[in-house]
Amino acid sequence: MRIGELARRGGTTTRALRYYESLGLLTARRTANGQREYDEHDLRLVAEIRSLTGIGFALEDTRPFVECLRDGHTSGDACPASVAVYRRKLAELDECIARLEGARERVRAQLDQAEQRSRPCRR
Amino acid sequence: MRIGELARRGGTTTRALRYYESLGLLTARRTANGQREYDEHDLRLVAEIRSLTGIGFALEDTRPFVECLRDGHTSGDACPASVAVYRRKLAELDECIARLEGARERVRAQLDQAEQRSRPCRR
DNA sequence: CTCCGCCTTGACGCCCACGTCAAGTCCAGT
DNA sequence: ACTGGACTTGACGTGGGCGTCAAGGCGGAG
Repeated sequence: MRIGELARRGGTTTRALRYYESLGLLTARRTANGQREYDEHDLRLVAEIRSLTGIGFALEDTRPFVECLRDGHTSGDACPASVAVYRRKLAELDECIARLEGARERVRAQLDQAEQRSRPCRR
Repeated sequence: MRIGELARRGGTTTRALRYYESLGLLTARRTANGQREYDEHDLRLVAEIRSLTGIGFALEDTRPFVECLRDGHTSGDACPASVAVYRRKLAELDECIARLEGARERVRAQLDQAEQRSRPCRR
């Protein structure tokens, strides 16, 4: 399978796939005329990458998962490095959510205050 | 007061202040030799901008507040446009938080699953 | 005079995950 | 032979909020 088909089947674009390759996340054999040649295993890698970035992972964060799959594991998160990324991401998400909730509260307080000032008659 | 002092007192940098000016958020009189000259009212504007961006507002979102202050209101959120931004931001925050919580749940589920696979003996 | 610190404008760099364009190669179909 | 589609590499653009450097001006202290 060539890059176009992999992109379609992986739900992404050829540009993204070449970018992943430039990061070393994906590698490709070449045909005689220089075109990239992929197989089902590569599709699995792409699926893993897309799945993780879909959750909000940075591309670099998908690296352990990809390497884990390349090491022959059937699941990208079968390796400790991947699990560590899960934990780190979880902590990041918790912190980010807390920050946003704090911001939300501040905005709400400001909004309430502003509305009270603009409509003092309603008590 | 010149730009350096305004930056110090406003808790930011001269670069940022010039940037705000390039966006039209801040304006400055000039002294005879071309230097920017500010007063306490400008400091108030900077404080408003920093306060809002500190919560997570984009600079463009602070514009109504700044204009509101420039219109003579004692509070940047005394104008309907500012309140509208509050509402919009609140909705954005809610959506963002919901997204992150969804992501968090997915990561947690993945993590739990991965841990269960790696330590099946603990049941 | 020199030096220091503050100021000026202009312009490029950064981060990230690609989009988009350019210019060319290669192959299959008609 | 020609056309269309898929492929190649290279390089610049995007967005946001500035950081950082370049190259120079201006005023006061010593």
